Amino acid sequence: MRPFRVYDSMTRQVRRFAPIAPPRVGLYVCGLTPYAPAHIGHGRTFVVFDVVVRALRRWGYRVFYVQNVTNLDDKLIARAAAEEDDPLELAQRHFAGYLRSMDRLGVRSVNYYPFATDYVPEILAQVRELIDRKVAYVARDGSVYFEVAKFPRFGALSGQNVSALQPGARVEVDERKRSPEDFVIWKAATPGEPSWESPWGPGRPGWHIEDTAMTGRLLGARYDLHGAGLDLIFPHHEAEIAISESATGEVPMVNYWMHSGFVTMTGEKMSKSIGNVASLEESIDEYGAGVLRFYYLNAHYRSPVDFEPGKSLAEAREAYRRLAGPSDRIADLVERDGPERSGDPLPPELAAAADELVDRLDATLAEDFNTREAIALLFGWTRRVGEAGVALDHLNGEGLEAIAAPYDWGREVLGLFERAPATRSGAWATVVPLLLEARARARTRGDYAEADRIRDQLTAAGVRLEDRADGTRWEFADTG
RNA sequence: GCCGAGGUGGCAGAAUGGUUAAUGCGACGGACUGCAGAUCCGUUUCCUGGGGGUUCGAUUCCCUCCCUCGGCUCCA
Repeated sequence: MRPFRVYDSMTRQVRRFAPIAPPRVGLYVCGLTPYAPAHIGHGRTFVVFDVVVRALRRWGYRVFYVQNVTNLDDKLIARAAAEEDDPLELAQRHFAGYLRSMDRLGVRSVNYYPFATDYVPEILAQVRELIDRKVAYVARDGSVYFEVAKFPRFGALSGQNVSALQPGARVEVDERKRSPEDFVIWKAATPGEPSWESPWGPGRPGWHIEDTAMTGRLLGARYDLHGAGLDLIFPHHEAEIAISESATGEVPMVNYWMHSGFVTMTGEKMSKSIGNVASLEESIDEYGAGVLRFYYLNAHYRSPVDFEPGKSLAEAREAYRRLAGPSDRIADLVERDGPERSGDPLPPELAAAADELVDRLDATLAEDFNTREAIALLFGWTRRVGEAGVALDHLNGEGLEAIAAPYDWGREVLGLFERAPATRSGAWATVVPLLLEARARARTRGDYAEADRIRDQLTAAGVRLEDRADGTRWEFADTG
């Protein structure tokens, strides 16, 4: 196992990571409430933790990655009511869309996506435990609240001092609570909404306790790493800590807290409730998964990132195209000639440099997952490959493999440099080469009007041509 | 008000108590091309919010102020 360091939000410092039971690592990331399509802010968080898991697995840790699905809550119910749909089915549908986006993005590291509604027994057991321990109370309508005053450490993660909070700053004061900062762990049922029987009457789980019930069951009372977007620190993660540590007596609930930064939309937080969201699915459609991942990983995961429609991803596309150039060409050559192709060997100093670079890439990521620095190193490699004047076309299979090593690392850990499977598939794969042949003949006989007509038509159809010494390459303009 | 995250070139965005502050985009020049695009090479001295302090030396550490964003019970 390679040692690494990670910024822990609780202690606010970069700490050496030590798992509870190496090589196993328990990771829990707060997933989403699938009441609407995912936006690119969600994409950032889940790509970030995907890279964390990819890296850890490469380094020899055995990660069990759980990401929950809040498939029942107020917003889901409200949205379902507006659309005259069943909330659980609505959640199921949006979750399927989310999974599709994640798959396209190359996020396949999650081991298990538990649904909140599948953990009602665990939730009820925790509610019971908290009542027994007198840190939760039953309100007159049958709702159960956690009494924050009984948990003095509340606020430690966010630095909030509970007494300094402004009750009702944004949400109306609820008179069922003993104190405004108390939060609901079991909600009394409203007629017409999904509900479960409980000793306190029919109801449904509160948001915060879903996570602790799941982690208690799946990862234990204490586990290694908890991740999520920065916006969940308060109150959600504070509440998780309060519930879990009160119910189990095990402290701390989690050893390391990782929070990824926001994506703002031209300066303002991107949020479903504000409505200033850029669709994840549409962004992938327009720019390709590689460009999205590059965009996310091109900044440190804790830095805020500002998204400007039409600009941010366009710039990322230009940069990523350059970065991936040699990787694409190598893949083309291997695809055409096979891995055993004959040719010149790679100069030994370049082969050694490739190995050395892979070490540096691992070391860079092991320092709080500095993906931007890793990308800078990869750019250095792309430049070096160009500078050395290495004619990739003339290298033998072994040489190509050696020179590709840093890009292979990028594919394994960052999820970049995946070739879009659509690029050479389907009818296009037959038709485009035919047109290219016709264009080549036209060029040979000097009929440039015809050659340009073909190129223009293909461009209009979304196919980008690249005339090279060894022929004309083509790709879809919108795939990364 | 309280808490948190930020402020680095035209733009995006890293890093470090110390030679010319990475890398990319853009721009400019060149190579290649029938042309264009793409690609490749080169150039891009003047950039660390303001003010103090510590230090031989601060972008980095400390204090203070200003600004932006977020949280203060919906949020990735």
